[in-house]
Amino acid sequence: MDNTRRVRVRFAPSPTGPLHMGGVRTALYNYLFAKKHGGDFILRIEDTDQERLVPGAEEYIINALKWCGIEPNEGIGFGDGDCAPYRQSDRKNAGVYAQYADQLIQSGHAYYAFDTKEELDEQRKRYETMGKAFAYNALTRQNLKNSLTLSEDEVKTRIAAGEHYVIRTKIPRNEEIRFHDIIRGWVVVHSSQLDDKVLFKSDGMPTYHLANIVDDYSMKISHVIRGEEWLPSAPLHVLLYRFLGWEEVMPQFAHLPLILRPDGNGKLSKRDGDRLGFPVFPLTGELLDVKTGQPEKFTGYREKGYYPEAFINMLALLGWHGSSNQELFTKEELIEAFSLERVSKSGAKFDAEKTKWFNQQYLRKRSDAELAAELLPMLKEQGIETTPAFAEAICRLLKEKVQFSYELRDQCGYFFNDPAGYDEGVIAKRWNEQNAAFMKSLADAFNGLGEWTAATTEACFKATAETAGINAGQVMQLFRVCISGLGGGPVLFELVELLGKETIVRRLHNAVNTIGK
RNA sequence: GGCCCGUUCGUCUAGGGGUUAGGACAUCAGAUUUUCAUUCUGGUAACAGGGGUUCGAUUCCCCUACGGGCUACCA
Repeated sequence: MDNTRRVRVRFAPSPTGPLHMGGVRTALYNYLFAKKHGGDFILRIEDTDQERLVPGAEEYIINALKWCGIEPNEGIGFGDGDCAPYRQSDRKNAGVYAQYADQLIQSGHAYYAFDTKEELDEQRKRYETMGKAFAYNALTRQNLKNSLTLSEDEVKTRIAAGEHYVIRTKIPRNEEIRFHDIIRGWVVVHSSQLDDKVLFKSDGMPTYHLANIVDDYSMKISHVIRGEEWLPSAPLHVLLYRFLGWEEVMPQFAHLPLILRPDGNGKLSKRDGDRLGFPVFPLTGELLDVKTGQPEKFTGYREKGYYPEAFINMLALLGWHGSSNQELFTKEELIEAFSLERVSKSGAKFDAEKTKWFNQQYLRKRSDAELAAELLPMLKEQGIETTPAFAEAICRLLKEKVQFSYELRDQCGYFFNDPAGYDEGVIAKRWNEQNAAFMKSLADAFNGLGEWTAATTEACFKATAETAGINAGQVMQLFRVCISGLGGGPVLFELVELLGKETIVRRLHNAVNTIGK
């Protein structure tokens, strides 16, 4: 293995829909690995399947990566490098793939096949009734319509006549294929288990397998970091590198464990988000569904109020763990700490609760001023105009209580408006004549108070309670309800100080006049 | 079905031939805040099962079970 080679990795999504969080994590690991080793990170679009192409999907992928801060330094949407173009349909039009298919045919590692889709489906059905699975392989290809069974003349005639054909790999009959995976160690597969995969489709497009190998080779990719769903086809890829004579520069493989559904079984899919109530995608959007062809809306982490740093941090820890117990990482720290060897082998069930916790951690790291800058526009949207200083004070009081910045907005109503209602549970439990009288005398006492601070109002509150012969603790929460309407909230007398004497006294009177009437 | 990959608290994971099997989320309890929450402290909770190898296995090997992936002219 050539370890002196420059590290070049790629993220190669297929634009068949919105990029989901599993894809984002694959991109992230590629990015971290590239940065860690001072290498290059490339975005290549694998759009060889023209039928499943979804308009706008490519743009979505680019925007999602940008929001996450996972920026390739080469490739579609991020500026061309020496290996342009980076979209496989463009590369096909530039004629990069056909020559290699020809080379494989010349060297006897591939052949033309004329069997139609219908014919092959029939074969599959026939095998199924016999309780077997059909595979186009060393055993069956002798009985099918291909350049191995047809005469050279007939092959030429058919092609000249414009008959549709595909090019298939000629997998050796009896060979052990072994390759080293950085995460899994040695993986061994016998060639008899492989089928003669199509390399070139009848529409003239290469399949993933050919395009992928050719592009990784010509883009000088040093490490292939991709999802575990590719593990079964890795032996085919190894064979192709060998057939093409590129074994010396074959990239090292690292197959990532899958992200699984939090409940039940299976890998995380599109639908799970709506069903379980968490986003599966980074950004909210609407794209055509590949299967139905109908437009489909989906929600994203961004719109649900998550910070990209939190999202990325969560994703990084889902399947990877550093050598210490550290869980909160800046992007720079992630780059520093990341290594493929520490990626786990088994699939990880996604935990939406922990993701929220990550967001909370990042929210708390923000200054009151930064949070206020987020809160201000949200308030404006609701027709509330206020000063940055007041918004900052709100954030200071509320930030310990929330996980998302929108909760700041949702919970700050009483900073601007008198309560329209009062927490019924607390009222039912605490409101009586004696306490009502207390609130009245408290209003009077507050009214006569000189200096208005958290400390003076608290002292005044306690003194008034004592005079009335009431345990302060008994009326504390009730007082909170009287001035805010809610049973819970920030540190009480800090809130009192911020709201000011006039407001507090007025709300106290309102409460006495409203509650229980 | 076949092939491949995997299996440590409910979840994400650390660890690794001899450990009180560690951390985080969640959960529970106590303290503090004379309120709710925050915060702090503490607790419950795991090596899938069976065989080996070994003085000793959760760690290494094998089998079984379970989970996952792939099995298209999709990626």
